[in-house]
Amino acid sequence: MEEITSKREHILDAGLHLFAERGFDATTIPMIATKAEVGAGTIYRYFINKENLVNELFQQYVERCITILHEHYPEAGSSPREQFRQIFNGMVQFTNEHEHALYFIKTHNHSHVLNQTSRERFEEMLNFIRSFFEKGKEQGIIRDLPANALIAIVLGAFLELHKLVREGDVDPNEKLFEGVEESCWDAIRAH
Amino acid sequence: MEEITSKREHILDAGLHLFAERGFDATTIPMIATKAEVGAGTIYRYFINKENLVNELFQQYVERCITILHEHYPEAGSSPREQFRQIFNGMVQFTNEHEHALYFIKTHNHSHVLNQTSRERFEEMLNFIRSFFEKGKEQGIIRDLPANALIAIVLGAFLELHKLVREGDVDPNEKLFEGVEESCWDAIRAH
Amino acid sequence: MEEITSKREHILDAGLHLFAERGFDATTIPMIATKAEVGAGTIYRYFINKENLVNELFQQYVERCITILHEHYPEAGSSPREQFRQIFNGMVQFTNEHEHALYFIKTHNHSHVLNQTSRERFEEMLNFIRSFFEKGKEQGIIRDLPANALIAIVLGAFLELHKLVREGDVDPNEKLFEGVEESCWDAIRAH
Amino acid sequence: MEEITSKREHILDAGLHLFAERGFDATTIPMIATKAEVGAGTIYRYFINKENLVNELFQQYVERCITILHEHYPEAGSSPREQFRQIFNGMVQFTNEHEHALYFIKTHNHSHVLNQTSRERFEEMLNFIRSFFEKGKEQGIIRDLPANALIAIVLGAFLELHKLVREGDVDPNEKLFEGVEESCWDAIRAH
DNA sequence: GATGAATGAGCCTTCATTCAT
DNA sequence: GATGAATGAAGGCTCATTCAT
Repeated sequence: MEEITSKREHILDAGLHLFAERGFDATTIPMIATKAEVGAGTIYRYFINKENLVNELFQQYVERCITILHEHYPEAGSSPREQFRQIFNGMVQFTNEHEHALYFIKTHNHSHVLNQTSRERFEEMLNFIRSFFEKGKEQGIIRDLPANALIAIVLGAFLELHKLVREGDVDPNEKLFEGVEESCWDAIRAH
Repeated sequence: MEEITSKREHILDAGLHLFAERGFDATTIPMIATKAEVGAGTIYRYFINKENLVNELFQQYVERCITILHEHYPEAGSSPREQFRQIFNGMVQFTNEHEHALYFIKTHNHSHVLNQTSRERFEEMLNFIRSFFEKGKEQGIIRDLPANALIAIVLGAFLELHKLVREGDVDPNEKLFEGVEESCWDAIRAH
Repeated sequence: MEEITSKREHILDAGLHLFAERGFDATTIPMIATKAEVGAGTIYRYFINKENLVNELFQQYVERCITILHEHYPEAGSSPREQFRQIFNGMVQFTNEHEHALYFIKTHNHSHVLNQTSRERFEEMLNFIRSFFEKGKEQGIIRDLPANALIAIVLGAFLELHKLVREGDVDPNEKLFEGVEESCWDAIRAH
Repeated sequence: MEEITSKREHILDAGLHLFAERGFDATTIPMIATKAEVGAGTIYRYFINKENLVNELFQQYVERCITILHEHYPEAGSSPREQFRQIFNGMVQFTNEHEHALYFIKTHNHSHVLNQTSRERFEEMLNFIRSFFEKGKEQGIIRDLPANALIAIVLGAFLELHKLVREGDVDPNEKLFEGVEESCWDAIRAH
């Protein structure tokens, strides 16, 4: 999906895959170097250290996620149901473009290696999503529950689904995504 | 919640907390020893090695979780709605008794350190939960979605909620749990 | 062969076997305790530490070896050939009584754990043997070579032979010992 | 004697000295690193682990010893007496070139760390030496004793002699080596 | 006196990081 | 700029030694 040109991007891409698959602590610099097809020392020309690399990666993809969400942010006029579908489709699109990104973000968002900035960026993203829920709650359209719990339901369901797809346990057809989207909507909408 | 008596249990308890908070690879034996208030060498009187410790822990809590689920398994006569409530309450009780257990299980169930037995025990637990969903799906009461995705929704929501409680961001009152339980039910029930 | 009564002797005996078979560094205190059928802590009631144990052992058996050599020391009147036979038989008897003793002494006499006293005792024993060779050299009966080299020949041959016997590679009959004794004598006698 | 160029050879050389002087178990990786003037981690760029290092070393020197013995293997025509002198001189040359090698081989040939290949290489070397003795025994030139005992006499005497030389207790002149060689010959030849 | 559970120093080994080429 | 050989700090683990029972 991604067009990779510079060594820096090769390294980031290799890091994303490995961190997502193995986690930060089980991923070694030589592993990243091998996958990125660069020397281990080269990584240190682009990143201060391993922590810096994972934080760059985290912030970069949180940023991109925010961008996509902005692009998919529903117009004021549309129905709440339609608005939610837009946001959900944003996540689908994001994951199509960056296969491991969302899973990486989810599995690392409480990691001990994330610095202040990364935590803030992530909070920013959450706030953005929360704002949608909060507005919906005010209008009585969204269920009156903590926004974080609502987000957990949606993200959890989505990522678990995607994991099944990656592992080949499930066929990623249109109907499936629609079903999950509907399920999530029913979970969060007021009844 | 837990009554801790022997050193072995101190070590298991310290391991549970640290593995849940930091993950297996970021948790060191000295960390566990310090938290358990024992010497580092003492850990090796009770466990062959670090891997053995994490597997013991994993199997022990999966076992306990299965036990609780069995105890809360709904009687045949009750309504599906009531049955789900029972299971959900089982999770609430389990988490009240073992604060980090479910989160630990969730974050380690794909870990590279789990041995065959651990994987089998976990699969057993999943099968138990799945059987409930599958039966419901057959009866047209539960939504027609992959069981794993349904489990993800329920577990994801529940664990996220519990995290908010642990971090003090939310008041763990009756109404909250009821709300989340209802949300999960709406997410999985057929409409 | 040995009559073992006290725990102290059990420990010494276990140590002798294990040090001879595995060497000092590859022998652990728990191993010795198990073989001696005592608790690990009990060893420290009789010996200050592991080094002390091995030195006690070394000195004890060097002492016994000296005693046996004294007992077998040839009378002045006998022929040099007969005198050598006496000494050789002393070694045979010593090894029959303490299977691992001589091998233990040989493999540990340059060990880094031996203290000054042990080294002195060993030197004493060597001097005793040397004195025999020196006297013989003066009389022109023994070959004019460094006494240590002569000792090496005799001890080396004898221990190697004993090892073959222990490992069952060779039948320990009268003829064999006589043959080796004769070989050694030819190696050291003047021609 | 040896010209040392690469780090790998520095490590091997340091290992040879220390293993010969202290034995495998009493030699630590930091000791080897210090003596080789490299970082401890560097050793692991050249050898999988400590066991691998000692086996490499063992096989390498057994190999070289076999080579030297081959070079010194007596021509068919020469007298048995002359043949033995050749072989003995081979050992002298080998030890001049690699001071600790033969002693290292002798003290480690029953070590628990040697792998199958090392044992086989050593057996190969023994067979080569044995074949000389066996042939001599068939011809009635060599004494009718187990070949291993004959080897023990010759190797034992030779190594003990060399130790005296190393420790400066004896002057390594021509006459000494000739005397020991003659002694060994008398020990093994039929009378 | 005897025990063995507990300890922590020190070992082997890995891996993030540096630096000469 | 790029590399990978070299390093040493730090982790997992063992085992000599202590000490409460």
